[in-house]
Amino acid sequence: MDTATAREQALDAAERLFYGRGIQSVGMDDIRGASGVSLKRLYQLFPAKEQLVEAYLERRDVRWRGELAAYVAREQDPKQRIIAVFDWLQEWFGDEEFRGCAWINAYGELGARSDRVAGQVRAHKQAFRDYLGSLVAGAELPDALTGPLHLLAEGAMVTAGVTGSTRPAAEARQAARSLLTVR
Amino acid sequence: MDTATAREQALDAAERLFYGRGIQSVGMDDIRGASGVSLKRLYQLFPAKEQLVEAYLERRDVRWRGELAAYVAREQDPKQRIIAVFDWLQEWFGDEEFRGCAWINAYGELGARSDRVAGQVRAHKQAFRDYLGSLVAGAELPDALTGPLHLLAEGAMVTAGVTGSTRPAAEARQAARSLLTVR
DNA sequence: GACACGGGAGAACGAACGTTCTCCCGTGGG
DNA sequence: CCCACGGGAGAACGTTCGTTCTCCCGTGTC
Repeated sequence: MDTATAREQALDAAERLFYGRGIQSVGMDDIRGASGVSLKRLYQLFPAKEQLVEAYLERRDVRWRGELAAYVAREQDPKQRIIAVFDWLQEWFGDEEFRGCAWINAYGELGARSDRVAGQVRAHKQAFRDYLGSLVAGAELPDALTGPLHLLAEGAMVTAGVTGSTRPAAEARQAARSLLTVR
Repeated sequence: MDTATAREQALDAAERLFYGRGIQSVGMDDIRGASGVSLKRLYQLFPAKEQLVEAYLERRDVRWRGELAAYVAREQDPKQRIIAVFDWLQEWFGDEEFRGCAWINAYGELGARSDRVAGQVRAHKQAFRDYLGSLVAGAELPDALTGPLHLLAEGAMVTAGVTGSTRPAAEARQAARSLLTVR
C-alpha cells in the first residue's frame, strides 16, 4: 500500500470514528483496526494524534463546504440560493450518519485544551459565515442579513444534533424566508 | 464540615472546573484540590465521576433557567420579554467566565458515550424551548415563532462560545425583533 | 482513660491509551 | 544467494486517571 492510499484510508477511518464516537473515546489502536494501516505507518504519517485530528477537521472542512457550495450552485435565483442552504442542511440532518456538527462537537471536546483545534473551528465557522455573506451580497440584500442567517443555521445544526430531528432545518428555512422578505 | 456543605463545595468546584476546562480534562483529584473535599468524601457523595457530572449539569440547569426567568420577569410588556431573553444572553456572553453553552459543550464531549448526559442535554434544551414557547404564547404571538427564536438563541450561544464575542446576541436580538414585527 | 468511628491525606491499584520498540518477513538489488 | 530495508504485528513502556485502600488522628461516649 503506497503512502497516499495509506494516508487516505487512515483519514477515512479517523473521520468515521471521530465523528461517530467522539475524538477522545477513539484510540489510535481503533484507527489502526478500522483502517488497516499499522501503528508504525500511522505515526509516520501523523506524528501525534493531535495532527491526525487536525487533518481530519481540515479535510472534512474542505469537503463539507465544497458539497454545500455545489448544492447551492445548482440554484439559479440568488435568493433561492440562500434558501437552498437550509434545504441542504435538512438533507444532511436526515443522513443516517448525522451526529451534529463535527466542529461544534470538536470544540466541546477539545476547544478548551487545544488552541489549534479551537482555531480550526473558528476558521471553519468564519468561512461558513463568509460564504453566507457572499450569497447575501449576490442577492443584493443588505449585509446585515448575514448574521441572522448564520445564527439560524448554527442553531439548526446544534438542535438537530442534540435531538436527532430534521425539523430545525425546516424551521430555520421558514424563518430565513421571513427575514428575506421583510420590507 | 457537614455533608451538605461538602456537597455544595464539591459541586462549586466541579462546576468551575468542568465548565472552564472541559469535563474530561478535569480529574477527580483536581476537584479534591479545588474543593477541599477529600476523595473519600467525594466518593461517598458521588459514587462515580459520571454522577458528579450529572449533578453539575442538573444544578446548573436549575440555576441557569431560574436566572433567565428572573431577568425576563422584570420586563412587563410581553413582547419585550422575548427581546429580554437576548439581552440576558448578551450579558451572559460578556461575562468573563463565559465559555459557551455548558450543555452543548458537554454534548460534544460525552453525548456519544453517555446516554444520561445526552438525555440531560436534550431535556435542558427542550425546557429552554418550552420556556420561549410560553413567552410567545404570553405575547399572543403565533406558536410558529417559537422554533425560529429558539434557533436564533442556540446559534448565538454556539457562535459566541466559539468566537468569544458578544455580537451574536445583538444580531440575534435584531433578527428576533424583525421576526416579531413581520406582517 | 479506653475505645469505636468518621474522616483526612495520600499511597496504591488497575485500566486505558498515546507512543515507541522488538522481532520478523517479503522484496528488490548486487 | 545474500543482504539491506521498509513495513507489519503486536508487545512494551510510561503516564494519566478513576477508584479503592491504608494509616492515622481527633472526637464523642461510657
